[in-house]
Amino acid sequence: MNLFAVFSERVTAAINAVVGDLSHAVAIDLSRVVVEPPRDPSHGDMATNAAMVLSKDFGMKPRELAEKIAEKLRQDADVTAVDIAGPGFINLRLSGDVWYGALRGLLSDAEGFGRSHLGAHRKVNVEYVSANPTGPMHVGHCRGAVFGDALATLLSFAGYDVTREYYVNDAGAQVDVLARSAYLRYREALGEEIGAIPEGLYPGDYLKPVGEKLAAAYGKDLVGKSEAEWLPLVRAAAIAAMLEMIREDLAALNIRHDIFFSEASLHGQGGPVDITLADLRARDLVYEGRLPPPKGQLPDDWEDREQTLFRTQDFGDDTDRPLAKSDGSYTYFASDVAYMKDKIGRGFEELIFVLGADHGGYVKRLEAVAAALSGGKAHVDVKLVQLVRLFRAGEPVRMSKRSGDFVTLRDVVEEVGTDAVRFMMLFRKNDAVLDFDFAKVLEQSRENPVFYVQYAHARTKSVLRNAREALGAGAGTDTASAKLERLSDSGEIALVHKLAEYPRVIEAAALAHEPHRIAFYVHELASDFHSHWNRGNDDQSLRFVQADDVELTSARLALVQAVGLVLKNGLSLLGVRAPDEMR
RNA sequence: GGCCCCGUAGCUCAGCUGGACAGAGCAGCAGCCUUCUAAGCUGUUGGUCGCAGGUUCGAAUCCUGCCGGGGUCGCCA
Repeated sequence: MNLFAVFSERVTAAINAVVGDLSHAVAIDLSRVVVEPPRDPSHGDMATNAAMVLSKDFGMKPRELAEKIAEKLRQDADVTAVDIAGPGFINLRLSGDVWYGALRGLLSDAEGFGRSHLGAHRKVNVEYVSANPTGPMHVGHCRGAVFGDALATLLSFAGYDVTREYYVNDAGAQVDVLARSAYLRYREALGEEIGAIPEGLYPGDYLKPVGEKLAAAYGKDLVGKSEAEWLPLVRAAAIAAMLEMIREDLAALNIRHDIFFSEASLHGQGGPVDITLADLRARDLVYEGRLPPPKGQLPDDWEDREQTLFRTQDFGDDTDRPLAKSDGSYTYFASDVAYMKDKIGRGFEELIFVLGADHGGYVKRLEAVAAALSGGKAHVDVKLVQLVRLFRAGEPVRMSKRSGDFVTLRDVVEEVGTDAVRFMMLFRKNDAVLDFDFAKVLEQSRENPVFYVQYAHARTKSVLRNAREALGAGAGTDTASAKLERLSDSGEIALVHKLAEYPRVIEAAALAHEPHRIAFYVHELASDFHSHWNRGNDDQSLRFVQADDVELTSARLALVQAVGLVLKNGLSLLGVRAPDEMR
């Protein structure tokens, strides 16, 4: 249950009641009305901007309108005080029962707390990772992978029907390079001396097992054959092996896609690309023409030439985009168009692409393609994920692709663990550069947010364990009958309020496609809990367990349990574990 | 040169899609403390929200133009 949504409806009802009192009809636009927690808690429990936003519609001054709305709200039994402040804010104070009720609701449905119908089962496709199947994943892929996964989980929690998808680039020139590299390893496996891997091929050792497998499967059968004969066989085997490796890398991060979509499956005579382009031609969206040269520095190999173009410019792109290469084969973009058509055909209204920031130039054309193919029905949101800079105790980690000593995703996960990687990747807005320090994320200190949040959860469990020792095995289990009104300390109340905000955070994060908000929320909740805990050091009466007052203790244990449940709930959306103890 | 992203306290970053005096954590300063679970705790200093206009009752947030940083710029994926 989202308390803010509940009171948003009451505010709407109050506004409508004011409208009903008028002698004349007015048209009002409620879309800008919000009910939110005020920044300063002394202003009240909830605040709405309704009077300021609607003052024009009503033809009244904001404070005058606020007074009329306030009058209606004062009749609500759950509202104990309504006042008008500043330019026309309406501040509400709610009865304790409302908050205790919210807490009780949370406790009775912990797993579902924050779950929302916001998405109304609308179909969303989240495409993420989509790394080329030419080698193991490196850290650069890591952030997009975690981000996409957490976003998908979040949207699904918020009521969307989510498909997690990986686009496999198994059709381009680089998978041929992969095949040639694997072929070399195949000959090596047969005992041939291959020397250094030639420039332009993939040098990594990870292709050796592929070569050995090929040797086992084909013996020497592929040796004398022409490339045209062996390449498709070797390529298929190599791609399969690389995908297997990538799946394992992703599994180490607890990431699983629903669909691995093959680019190659779009090609072939009369395949989806052919069909899509024929359709576009029929709609006059494809033409033969020339493109103006790019401004500024011309590429060395620029030649003015007629080519097959998609009128993406008509749909908001900066220029039209080529569909065929000079040798007549399709561009990557052509596959992309067919792929987009396929997704739209599968009924997705929302298409999310998680891409590296270096793909920023791709945003407009993806939006244009979706607009052209769906008639504006499918909405594209490209989430650009900025790069991750690795540090070891403050020192940047040098990586050089040429020497092949790049840090793999697996290296990182094995060194610091899945939880730390996932949390840190999400503890920053996606479009901000992220510094990742190996030393810091293993630290057991406040400076390490992963530890800080997990520790807060472990502490809630610890309190419950201690309580059972002090008060008997049943302590803290019967939260349903706890007398929550015994919670009266300001720190306790603040925690209750914070907990009640959670569903709102989920919805806002889902709407904005920003899972980092959940990471920040759990960090804040952990912080509030820790600081309330610390108050017990100075003032014994604030400690959760009061042996001489079982009723009070039960109420506090219910609160502690609720904090633990929400921490766990939030962490689970991020794919991070909530350990019961951290010894 | 065109387009995209970023610019908020000394540092690292939030800022709830336009709200109330701009927040947090480090660091700094001043005290306290040795623990119901182990990150010590509490208080406090500190900002012309890159600059200049504009829209609005109201702007860090939206628009325009500059400045600075990064990315990207027919046939690579």
